[in-house]
Amino acid sequence: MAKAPEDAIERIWRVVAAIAPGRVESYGGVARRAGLPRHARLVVMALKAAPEELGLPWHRVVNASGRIGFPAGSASHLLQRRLLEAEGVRFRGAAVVREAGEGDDLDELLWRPRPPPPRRRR
DNA sequence: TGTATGACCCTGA
DNA sequence: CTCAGGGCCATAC
Repeated sequence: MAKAPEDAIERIWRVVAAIAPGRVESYGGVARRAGLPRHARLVVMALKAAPEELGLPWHRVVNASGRIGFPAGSASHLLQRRLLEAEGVRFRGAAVVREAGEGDDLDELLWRPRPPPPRRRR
């Protein structure tokens, strides 16, 4: 039953691959775009399982707070941050920063905070 | 079958 | 802003 369908994993990879350079998306956001609400953790899995050969822009995926998922100071964390900054993504403290007062469309395209979630219990 | 473990998320204090 | 608490979901033991 609750096993992760191959499809789901591939759909997640597609979504991630579709994130434009200089932009970021949250784990939950990727999950939603892949048609898998509440599956943020599956996204993590998919990224870990993703073959290097795919060349996925994994670094464009951060958590809902705009911060990098890896432990601060870890090699992966630094790498991700450098890759992002190399694409023009700027940081304020530990979180990615979004320009205030200029790009509201941009904001809508990638940052979109999300309206009320129709959840249900388990 | 049950428990523990995450590159998570959301709300409230 | 940070922290804690509760929830969610697939995987490893």
